[in-house]
Amino acid sequence: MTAVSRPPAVLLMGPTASGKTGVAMELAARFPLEIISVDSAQIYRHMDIGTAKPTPELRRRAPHHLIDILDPTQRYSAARFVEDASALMAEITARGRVPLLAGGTMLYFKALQEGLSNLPPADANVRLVIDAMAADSGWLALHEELARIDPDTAQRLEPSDAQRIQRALEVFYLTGEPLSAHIARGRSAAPPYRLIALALEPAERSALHERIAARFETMLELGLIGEVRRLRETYDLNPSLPAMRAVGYRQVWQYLDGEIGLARLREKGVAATRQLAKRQLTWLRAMPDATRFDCLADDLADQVAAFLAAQLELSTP
RNA sequence: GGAGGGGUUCCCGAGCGGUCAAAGGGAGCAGACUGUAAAUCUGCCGGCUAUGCCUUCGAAGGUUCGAAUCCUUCCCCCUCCA
Repeated sequence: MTAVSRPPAVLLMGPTASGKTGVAMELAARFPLEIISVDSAQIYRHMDIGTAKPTPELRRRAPHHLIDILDPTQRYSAARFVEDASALMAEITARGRVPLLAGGTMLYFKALQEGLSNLPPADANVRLVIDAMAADSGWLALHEELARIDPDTAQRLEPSDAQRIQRALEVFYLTGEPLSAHIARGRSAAPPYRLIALALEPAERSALHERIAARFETMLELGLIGEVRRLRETYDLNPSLPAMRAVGYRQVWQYLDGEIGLARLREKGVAATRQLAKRQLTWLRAMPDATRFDCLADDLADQVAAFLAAQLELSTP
C-alpha cells in the first residue's frame, strides 16, 4: 500500500484553550468526519465543566468518540487509548468516513503515531507493594534497586522521579525482565493510515494566557465547584485518582477541603492550566511533521479547512 | 497626638556588618517524557563586552576597610493607646 492509497486520518493537536473544539466542529460540518477525542480527562463521565467537554448539543451535531467512557474512579492509559482509537478508526473508515482525532493529550498522539513497546499493563497490587517499599525505605533506595536490575533505565531516570521508577520496577516484577530490555525490542507498528497532523499554536503566549484565565473564570461561573462537590458525593473518590488530579479538579478539591480560599483557587487553577498548555506546546515543538496554524487567527477554522480540503483531495483520487 | 511593628529581587518571604545578586516557596521560561500523561520529573530564573564587572534590598545622607544588615532625617504601610 502506498502512502497515498492508505485511508486518511486527521490529527488535530493543540494546547488547552487553543480552540480545538471549535475547529473540530467546523471541520465536521464541512467534511465527512467522526471525532475521536484524544483527551485523558474528557474520558470521564460527570466531569464536564472542568474538562471543557463539548456540550451535548455539539455532540449531536457530529459523532464524538472516547468521551464519557469511564467513571472518575477508573483509570485509563496510553495503551488503552491506542487500542480504542485504532478500533474506532477502522470502524469509521469502514463507514466511508474520516477519523478526526482531536485533543491535547500529547502522549496519546505520540503513542498512536509511533507505537508502544509490548509492556504489561499497570498492576494495582504491585504498585501497592512498591508504594509500601517507598514508604519504608524511600524512593532513593528504590532508584538504587532499579540501578541493580536495570542500570540503563535507572540512569535515564531522576532519583526523584518516583512515578517512572515505580513503573520501571513494576515492569520488572511482572515480567522478570528489565524495562530497557522490553523497549529494546521495538514498538508496535503505527496504524495503517495517512496521518494528517495539524497543530494549533498561539503566535503570542500571553494571548493564550488571557484566554485561559477567562475560561477558568467561566468554568467557575458555570459551577465547577458544584460539579466537584457532586462528584465527591456520587463516587468514592480520593485526591490521588487520575481524575481528581486533573487541572481544575485538583484545585477545587483543595478548596472544598478548606485548604485554600476562593482567590487562591482562581490563582492556582489558572496557573496549573497555563503550565499544562506550556507542556503541551513543548510536545508540539517536538513534532516537526505537523502543519502549524496560529490558533489566535480570526479565520483559523477556514485556514484549517482549506488545508484539509487539499489534503483529503490527495487521498480520494 | 502617643506607643510599637514593618517596607527585600515579578509575588510571598528569610537574611540583621564581610562567606549576599541576597535562603526558601510561588509565578514565569526552556526541556524530558513508552499502560498515572490535565500526570511525573529536570534546568534556568537582576544585567553584562562575563573565572570579572555593573545595578538592586522604600528615599537621601552618614559611620565603617566593608552595609540589605548600624546611625540620622524623610516618605509610605499596619497594629495599638488617645
